Amino acid sequence: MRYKAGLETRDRILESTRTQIARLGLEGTTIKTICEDAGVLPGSFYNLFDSKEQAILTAVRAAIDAVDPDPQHEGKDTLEDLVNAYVRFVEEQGDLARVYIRIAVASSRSSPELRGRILRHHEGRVKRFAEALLRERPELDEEEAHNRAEALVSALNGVTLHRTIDETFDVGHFAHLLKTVATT
Amino acid sequence: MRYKAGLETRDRILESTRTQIARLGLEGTTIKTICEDAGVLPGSFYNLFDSKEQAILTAVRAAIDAVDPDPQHEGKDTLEDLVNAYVRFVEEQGDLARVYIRIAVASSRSSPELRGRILRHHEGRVKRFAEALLRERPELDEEEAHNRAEALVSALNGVTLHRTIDETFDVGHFAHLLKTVATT
DNA sequence: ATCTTATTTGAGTACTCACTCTAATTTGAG
DNA sequence: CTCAAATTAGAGTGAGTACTCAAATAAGAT
Repeated sequence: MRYKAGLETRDRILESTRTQIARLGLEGTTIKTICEDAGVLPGSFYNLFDSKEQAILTAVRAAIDAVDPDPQHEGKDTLEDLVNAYVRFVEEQGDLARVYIRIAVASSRSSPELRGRILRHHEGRVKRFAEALLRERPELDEEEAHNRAEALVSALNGVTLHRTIDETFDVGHFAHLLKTVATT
Repeated sequence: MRYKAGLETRDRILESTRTQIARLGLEGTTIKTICEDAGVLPGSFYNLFDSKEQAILTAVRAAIDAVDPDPQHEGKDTLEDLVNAYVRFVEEQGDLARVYIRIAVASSRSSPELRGRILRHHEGRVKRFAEALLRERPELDEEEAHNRAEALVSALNGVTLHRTIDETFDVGHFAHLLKTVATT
């Protein structure tokens, strides 16, 4: 993988992989369909990736990183901002949100690598929410804030989960309703 | 399936199916492992079920029905009761809870039958929560109560979802924290 | 232009899956 | 006890899976 062609092929494969995971889940994603979608033959796939698992892992890592809130921010956003960002992400990047949920559920069986990554990402998000909450409600002690943030983030994931079953589910509405858990 | 032996075999198969779905997910569950676990050969399996899908559907239907709160109750339980029942279910019947979440996530791809069943069950639960909430807070209008109930149930599912990733996650603690969404 | 190395080709392999079929065995109603 | 029907045994089928490999081609450093 030192020529331009290889890198481009690699990108196409990863994009196809991500799309398929969102649509079909981890197990429904096959080398055949990935290759067809990416316009590549199995030989090329295995020239660039060691295994299906490695490709999926790579694609999912990228997807999870993409979910991460902008790390530029330095403790400036409010809880409202964070909830809005969450809702926007779920509504605009439904595929990625679905990948996230799917991985979370499947991760007990699949690689501990992914499981760890999901957990770390979750923790990061909770921390971010907790900090925003503390700025808004400085009288709370840190543990209480962290607790509430954890409850809120889990609850938001529950809303996203339900959205995967019911497309018409109003994520924004319920997300903001749940926000009150933290602030009251 | 008219002799006793057939019924017993059927029960063993359904129990194995349910266990495997909880452990391995829908796609990870195979005829081979179901049969091994149930002490049965493929011929017997297909004497009793038309297909893998039918067996899974049957097992899951039973599991979801088992999740349903006691239908005897007639509007007597409080929101606290319902949250407690939810928590007890997740903690004592972790396998079933996991089946529920797995089916919910996979259902977009798998049968609409399951999807519908999950949605109906969800609606029933929301209704139950909304009624309890109205008894507690009669000043709320019905729509508002239903909204809050829906938010709470989704949030609780989010907690359960997280529990499938992190076994140490304290479902009870966060469930009760989230209860405040509805009551305040 | 040359020539090493990356990339692509695409048929092929070994394996697992859901599912079938025939023959043997067991069940229990009459 | 009899015997038709239910149940079980277990090898086998065809489709689909992840993955391989030797040969052809394309890329780009020199």
